[in-house]
Amino acid sequence: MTDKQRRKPGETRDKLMAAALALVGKGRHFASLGIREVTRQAGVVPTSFYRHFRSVDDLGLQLVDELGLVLRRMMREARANVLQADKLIEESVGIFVAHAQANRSFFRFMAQGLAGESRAVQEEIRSEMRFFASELANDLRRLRLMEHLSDADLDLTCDLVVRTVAFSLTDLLSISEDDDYQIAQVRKRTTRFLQLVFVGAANWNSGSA
Amino acid sequence: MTDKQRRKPGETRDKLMAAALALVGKGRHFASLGIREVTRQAGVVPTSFYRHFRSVDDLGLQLVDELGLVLRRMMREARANVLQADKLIEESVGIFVAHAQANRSFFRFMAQGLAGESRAVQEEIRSEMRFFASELANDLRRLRLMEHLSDADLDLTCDLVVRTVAFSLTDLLSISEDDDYQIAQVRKRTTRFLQLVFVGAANWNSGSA
DNA sequence: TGTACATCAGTGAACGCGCGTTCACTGATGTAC
DNA sequence: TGTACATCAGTGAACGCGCGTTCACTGATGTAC
Repeated sequence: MTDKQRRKPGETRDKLMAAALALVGKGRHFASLGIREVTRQAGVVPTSFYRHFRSVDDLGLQLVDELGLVLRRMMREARANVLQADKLIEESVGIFVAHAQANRSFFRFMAQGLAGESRAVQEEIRSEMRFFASELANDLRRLRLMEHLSDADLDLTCDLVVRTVAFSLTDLLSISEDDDYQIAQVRKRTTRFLQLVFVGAANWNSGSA
Repeated sequence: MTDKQRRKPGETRDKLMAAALALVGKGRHFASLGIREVTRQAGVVPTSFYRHFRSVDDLGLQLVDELGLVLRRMMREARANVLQADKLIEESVGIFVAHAQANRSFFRFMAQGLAGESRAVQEEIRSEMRFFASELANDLRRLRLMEHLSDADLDLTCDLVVRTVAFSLTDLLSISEDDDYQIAQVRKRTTRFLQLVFVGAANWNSGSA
């Protein structure tokens, strides 16, 4: 109650972050955004920017944190909805694609950041991906799948799965937002990639050097 | 003879492209480069830029063409040097890593372009990757490997291989240029990724729906 | 509950600077006869 | 072979503009007593 009565704190900060994201969503590259450009898009005076961020890079760093939340929400939904093990891959890919569509700007920002200018953003995104892979490994262990794999080999597999999905993201972002046919194609192809990886994992011999 | 006596044509053009690449190599993002910045790095007056390019994006597009040549050279070397089928993966990865190290700026430019601002550059890079995958499929057919796979499934496998290698590129670019230990780690991990994919392909049943 | 002060987010004017782009000019090279 | 002209790459000055950043100011909110 008490702090809800204040004029929403961080309102402008959110507007600025949303504005940067919107510009990225429109096809701009984050590395080329300027302070005046972002504040203009946010409908705020340029000086306001400095009340919240030291630079555009700083804003980017804070965007990555929010990106983490989006990814975690996605993971939670995947865990809640994927019930039958035999449809695990297909349904997970479906959920991923749906989230990528619903948060297109965010994911575009992520794709840009992976090869971006800011070392810090890059590291943060990689760390998110590692986290994702390790959670996936936990889930597979819990579901008693791939039990013949050593921990290291399970990690390897999950890492490859996450990378493959991440790469599909660039496919998804390169096609039109509402081209349902192409989107379905990406979904199918990604599913088959993952099936290929899991067939490999199922036939992998963790014993040999 | 005749045209070698002229003052080297395209000298400044090359200097400009090399300058842009050098800036990318230093960690800058291509999307944030300006005309004056590139000409300054090239040691040329800003107006010269317009004699060769319409804009920085245009220069980028012409860089991609050169990137294609680098990739083809790499492919040729791989084909010439990978003799024993059982070391095929390991040696190919080794050659890739060596080329990535030797042309770091180029590959960084490629990694950036994949999620970059210019749709044209993006498409060109994807097209290079497709070409690479199809050449790989040809080679595997020629070596009589994976003969149980349908054409479509072989394509799928090769596509996944190329993507996996491309993603390793971002690993490689994120570590120090002369950190030999880390480079070896990336090489090993990439090799294992590909082994996993090929074990999957070897056990893949092209007959089932 | 009321008053005095501190903190904070947002404003608008102003700065100097580097940017992209244009222009007219120069001198070297290629082409026609 | 020589001459006249066209083409082309590179130059330096100049332009107007938008940029990042600073500053002093305002008014709202939080805190102390």
